[in-house]
Amino acid sequence: MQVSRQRATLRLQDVATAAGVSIATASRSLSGAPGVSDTVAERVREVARQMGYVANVHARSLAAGTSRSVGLVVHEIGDPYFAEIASGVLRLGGEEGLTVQICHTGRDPDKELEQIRSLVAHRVGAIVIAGSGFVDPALQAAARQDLQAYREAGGRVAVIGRHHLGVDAVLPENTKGGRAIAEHVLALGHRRLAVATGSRGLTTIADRLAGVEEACTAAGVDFATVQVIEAEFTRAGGKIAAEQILAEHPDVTAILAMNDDMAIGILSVLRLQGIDVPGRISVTGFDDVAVAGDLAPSLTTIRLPMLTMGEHALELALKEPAARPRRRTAGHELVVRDSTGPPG
Amino acid sequence: MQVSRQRATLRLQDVATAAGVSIATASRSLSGAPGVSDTVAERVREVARQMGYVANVHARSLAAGTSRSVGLVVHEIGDPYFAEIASGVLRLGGEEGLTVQICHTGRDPDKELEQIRSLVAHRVGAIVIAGSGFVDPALQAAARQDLQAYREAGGRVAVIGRHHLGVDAVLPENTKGGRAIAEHVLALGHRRLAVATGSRGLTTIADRLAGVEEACTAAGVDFATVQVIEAEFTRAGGKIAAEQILAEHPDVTAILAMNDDMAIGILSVLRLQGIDVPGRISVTGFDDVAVAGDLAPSLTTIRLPMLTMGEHALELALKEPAARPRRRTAGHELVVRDSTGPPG
DNA sequence: GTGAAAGCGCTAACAC
DNA sequence: GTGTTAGCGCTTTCAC
Repeated sequence: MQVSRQRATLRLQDVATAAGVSIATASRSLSGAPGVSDTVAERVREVARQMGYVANVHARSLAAGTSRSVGLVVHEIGDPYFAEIASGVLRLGGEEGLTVQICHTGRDPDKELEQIRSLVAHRVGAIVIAGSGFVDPALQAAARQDLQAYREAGGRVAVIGRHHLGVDAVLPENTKGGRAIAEHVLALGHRRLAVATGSRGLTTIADRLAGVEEACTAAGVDFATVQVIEAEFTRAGGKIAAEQILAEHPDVTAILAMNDDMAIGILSVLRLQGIDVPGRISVTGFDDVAVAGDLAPSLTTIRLPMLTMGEHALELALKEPAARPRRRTAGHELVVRDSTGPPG
Repeated sequence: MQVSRQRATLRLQDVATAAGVSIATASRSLSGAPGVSDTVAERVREVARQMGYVANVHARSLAAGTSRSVGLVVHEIGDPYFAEIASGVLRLGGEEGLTVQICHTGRDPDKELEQIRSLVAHRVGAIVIAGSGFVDPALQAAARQDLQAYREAGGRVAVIGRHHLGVDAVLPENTKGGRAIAEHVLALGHRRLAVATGSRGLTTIADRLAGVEEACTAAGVDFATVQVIEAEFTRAGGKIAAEQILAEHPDVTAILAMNDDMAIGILSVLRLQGIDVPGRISVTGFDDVAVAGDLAPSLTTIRLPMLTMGEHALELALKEPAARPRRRTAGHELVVRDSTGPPG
């Protein structure tokens, strides 16, 4: 990037001169600080507006040592799960007059660290990290350390859907949700299950799987007999998993996808192969992305309130830090639709 | 927000002292500027790394008058169309080491202006505006003027899918696409058409409709007989439009939605009412969002390369400005799937 | 090749 | 209530 040099930009001094006041008065007027008569303040604001003055955020941040901006770290903004979380963060942020910097990590721990560093460099007031962390503590360590330093310097952090980072967290009920969806399928009478999942190295997935295992054990189904197929945590991964399940475990009567995206891929493969859902195979998702109810068959899944989770996380991050990390649970809800039924 | 005061943060001076050099040399070393011996530069970088020094972006931007950040303005990040564009911008931005500020407008011209102002205040190097503009020139005027001032001050601007702003643009073939999708439906033999659309006050929609009209006229179908139903440009809007069409114009054999989101809502209503698609009614979308191919029936639509559009727009914005606005056309492609067929 | 020093545009003491 | 002024942390001439 050939970065742009901003020239000929109005400065606060220009406004002050035009309004016939000192730069300090102008500053106070525009920032709404006390100590200026209403008449003067109003006049300054009017002059500034007419001149089209826009304050330089960098100068302001540097002088004040604060900034009205927050960072949001997601794995992939094109993924509806994160897009909806981002929507919540952006909504509340916009309301609060905050600017939001969004970073992509592509589920790469190194990139995540890099993005966090960049946010710290920008002296954002708060950082919200959405998206699963890694089960391997070594991968967490560097990020954890950087965040710690950031917080000691007065920064605030909130995470969505990950623990072990020692900060305020919004926690979707992954384990309970995994349990609920598996219980639903088991209650329908299914006994030969397959699970389509992303990398088990992500805590979100580990938690959801744990819930599934709980339900199986409780129902007297040996979890070892459940076929767990690991693939990308995407629609494409769902397709691959579905093909593998059909080829290697043709007797399966229910496939539990660990997110909706995979479930969509699975449904698409089953449809292509003319396999009736839920007649021959039931399919479930997880998340309840916007489109889940509009698929055919509509998807039985666990609803997580993504938009609200985004808002809550930002809320936590903006609050005065508590003595110990707060945790805010985001409820889950089993949404039974047309993709599940009793085994044929 | 109780903004945070960043304290106890390392400054460049600390690094310089630790490395036994002057602050100037330290600065040059870290920014890779010439005029420092390799040995010294390397040592400074090593010291900085070990201390965990992160430069203050605000101070740097203020001193240098430049910033390695860009702004992206979208209507709604939760909408897959914009999420995919954002993904493209974030991808290329990440590669170039740029930070990306994303703003929501909610399709509100005032909010859009406000967001643009905020980006200008942040002295971002470039602004990418995605999402349709408004047909009413008055609504454009303020934004246009602000952007003009921004560009005169050295800022760069690129837009996606809107004209009339006098800046570099990535233009999806809305009119051609509208024509292509209508031609497809007409070629199948449909004559009683309905169109489900968002506000005609948005240029994107006006363009797509114009394409549909062209195709109708060319095929000898009076566009006045085409039922154009205006609703929200969302899934919910699609549902409302579908219900209205079924109630008021039961003889329609094809519904053309002006984006995929509406089409998804329409399909969902038709399925609920047990209406066969495409047996009794054909349905088309526009955009080809990721999920379009995985719906049942899979959606016939016009593919726009959203991710690429995002990348191209940022590319344009990062280039040296040309004497006159560049336009880069983003191709379209008719994707025929299962939701269209000959009229019953 | 390296250092000293003058700002970048603003805020926040501190005077008046 | 208003103005003066010393920084905020960095880049970048300009001397050496």
